[in-house]
Order: sequence, then structure tokens, then C-alpha cells
Amino acid sequence: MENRPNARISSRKKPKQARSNDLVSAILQAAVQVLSQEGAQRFTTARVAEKAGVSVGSLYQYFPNKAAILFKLQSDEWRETTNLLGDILSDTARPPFERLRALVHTFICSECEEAAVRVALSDAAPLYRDAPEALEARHADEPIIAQFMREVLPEASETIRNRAGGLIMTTMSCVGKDFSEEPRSDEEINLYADAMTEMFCAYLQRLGDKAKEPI
Amino acid sequence: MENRPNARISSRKKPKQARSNDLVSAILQAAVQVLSQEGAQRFTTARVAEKAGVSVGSLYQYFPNKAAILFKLQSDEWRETTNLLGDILSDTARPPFERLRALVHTFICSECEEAAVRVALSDAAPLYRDAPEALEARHADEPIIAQFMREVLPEASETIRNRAGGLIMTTMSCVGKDFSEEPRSDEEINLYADAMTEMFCAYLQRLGDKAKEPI
DNA sequence: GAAAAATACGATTAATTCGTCGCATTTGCT
DNA sequence: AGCAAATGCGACGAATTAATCGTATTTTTC
Repeated sequence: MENRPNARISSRKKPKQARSNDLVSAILQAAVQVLSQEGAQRFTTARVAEKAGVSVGSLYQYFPNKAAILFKLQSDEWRETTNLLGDILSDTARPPFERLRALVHTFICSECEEAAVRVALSDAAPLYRDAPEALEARHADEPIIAQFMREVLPEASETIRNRAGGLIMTTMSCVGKDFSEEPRSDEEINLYADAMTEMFCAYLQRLGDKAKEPI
Repeated sequence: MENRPNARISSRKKPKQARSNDLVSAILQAAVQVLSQEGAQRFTTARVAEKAGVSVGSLYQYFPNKAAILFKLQSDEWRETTNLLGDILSDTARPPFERLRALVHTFICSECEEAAVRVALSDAAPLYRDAPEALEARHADEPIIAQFMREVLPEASETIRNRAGGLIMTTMSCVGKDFSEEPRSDEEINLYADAMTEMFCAYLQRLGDKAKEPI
């Protein structure tokens, strides 16, 4: 680890790791292309390996099976979305409903870009859906949302807040996905996101009013 | 057609049709079973034929390919849902929001019963989604919803009504589907349906208020 | 520079799949 | 009864697929 610290070696990543790292990212990148160009149905390890310029054997050295590739892509995407969520909703400098609006817009926009990959990825969901790791990953968002809801509906009960938060998030993600299944113009996207935001705000305000005056 | 009208003949269906009718319904029934017991992944014509007690050859005499069976199941279900929608929303004897509430409850309940079949059927969606018939069937609900929205938001513009109606229906169906993916108790179902109804009502009322006082 | 360890390869295998085709059986009709 | 049309059959071909395994190449280490 410390022998002969000459330039060539120190600036070079550990080859033992580097080869494989490149290989893995080549595979993931190729997987995205295969998904978007060929669809979930024609997503095969052979095609991915070929597009990555790598052999099937190598592919199987880093992924135990086909589903693992898909799950990796999906969980990376989940992580990104969770980060998005945190960044936007926790920015307490802005008023809550504006944050919610920003979230809806951003989410729907990102859902519409790369729609092909996302659709294909969810077509392939049956292959990884039941994996144990997939079940945990689903709840990563909850703390962030719970925090936001506490801020918006301080007077409501925990139960009501959680249900409302869950409903809003599920709506955003499911309806957003459905919406992006056919191509949309920027204007359509904005109008739809505004409508959705308005629905959420109307709902939250009503819950807020109810919590304040319980008769 | 009219010869010898004795009891035996008149009470018998035309055999020429009956054989095939029985066969087709046996296939469809078996298809539902295969879907719910084996899942979309293992849904094959051979398995369906076997469970129906019928040969693959016969199956292919009435369905051009595997996707056709799935599409038949799906479009029957769509038809049922459309009927449900019509029955409930058009019952002008009840107040509109009560109808909406009834619709949401009924829809979510029916989504949760037979959840296995419905999930498997939508897992298989990629196989029939792009068929031309599938594209038409999607808009069957629109007139019914448009009528309901006209009643609820008479002062709003057509554009706003349509967008709101579409958003509500999409939400109900997508979120309902997502909700039913894991098993739910009756109480959970009721609470969730109530929450969704409340969100819709809050949204519609706000749109109504807006339409009346444009500043 | 040579042995050892890590990595990459890709032909191959075993399984599964869809859909067809020629033949067998049943039914309708006279 | 007996013929023709409709219906039913299921072995089979062709295609695709996931994953393996023995070998070849590259990298590390000494």
C-alpha cells in the first residue's frame, strides 16, 4: 500500500478496483440504454453486456442475476428522489405551500424527462419488487414527509398527518408516473402540476381548519 | 331453426356455438386463476389451456395470441368499472359529493378484492398496452365524468373542469391500485377512502369558490 | 521477470416459451 | 346412417433466455 510512491502509481486508482468499477458503470449505463431503447421485455443480460462492450461472464461477476441490475437502477433513482424531497421540503426559508408546489413541479418534470427509462423500469418491477431490499427502500421518505407535515398541520393528530402525507406522496408519484406515460408539452406539464398542487393545498388547508375548530 | 320444436331441442343451445362458448369462458376463467395463482410472469398459454382442460390448439383457435387473452380480461374489467362509474355518478337523486364518496369507496373496495389478479394483470400490461384497441378504451369514462363535473362546477370553464375531472379519476385509479398492492383491513380501506374523498371534495369546493369570485 | 491472484471472456447448456399443423373427434343435417 | 363442416387435439419446431464454467488475459506482488 505504501511501496514506491512514484507519480504513476499514486495518481492511478488501484487497478484492482478500477477495472471493475469501470466495468460496473459501463454495465449500468448500458442497462439504461437497453431499457429505454428496447423496453423491459427485451432487456436481457446478453444485450446489456453487448452494449456495454463487456462479456456476459463479467457481468455475472458483479451482479448475481438480471434482477439485481434492474434493482440497482431503481434504487439509485429512489435515492435521488429522496434527496430531491429532502432538499425541497426542508428549505424552511420558503413558505410550505410554495415548497410543495416546487416539489410537485420538479417531480413531474423529472418524471417526464427520460420517461422511456422510467416506464420500462417500472414494467420490469415484478422482477425485483419482492426482493427484501426493495421493501425497506420504500419507507426512506417517511421521516422527511412527517417533518413537513408537522410544520404544515401542527394542530392535527399524528395519525391524520401521516395519512394525509402518505396520500399526497403516493398521489404525486403514482399520478406523476401515469401522466408521464405519454409525451407531454411543457405547458401541459405546468398546468397539470399546478392542478395537482392546488388539490394538495386545498386538502391541507381544510385539514388545518378542521384541526383548529373541532366544533 | 324451427323444425320439431320439442322440449329437448328448444331448451338446448345451438351446439355449434355452445361448444366454443363454453371453451372460451373456460379459458378466460382459467386465465384468471393462472394470473392470480402464478402471477404475470408464469402466465403462459400452455398453463391456461391445461387449467381450462383444453388443448393449446383450441385456445389458439379463439385467441390470436397470448396478449389477446390478457387484453380481453382487462377490457372486461374496464367495462365493469365504466358501468360502476356511470351507475354511481349519474344517480342525481343523491348529492354530488356523496356520490363521489360512494364511488371512491366502491372503487377501492373492488380494487382490494381480487387484488392478486389485478396486480398480475397490470404487471402484464406491457403485452397489450400498445394494442390499438387499448388506446380507445381509455377514454370511455370521459363523457360520464364530464357530465358529473358540469354538475359540480357549473361556473368553471370547460378546460378547468376537464383537467380537474381527469386528475381526480387518475388519482382514484392509480392511487387505488397502489394502495391495493399490499393486503388491507376493512378499517384501513375505509380510512384511506375517506381521506381521498376529502381531498377531492376540498379541491372541488375550492375550484367552485374560485369560479364564482374571479376577484 | 516470474508466479500468483484477479479479472475477463464467450461458447455452451438446459429450460422455457409461443404458436403451428396435420390429424382425430364431435356435431349438424338430411 | 352417413356425409360435411366445425371443433378439438397435442406433439413439435423455432426462438429466446438466464446463468455457468473452463480457459485466456491482465494486473499485482515479490
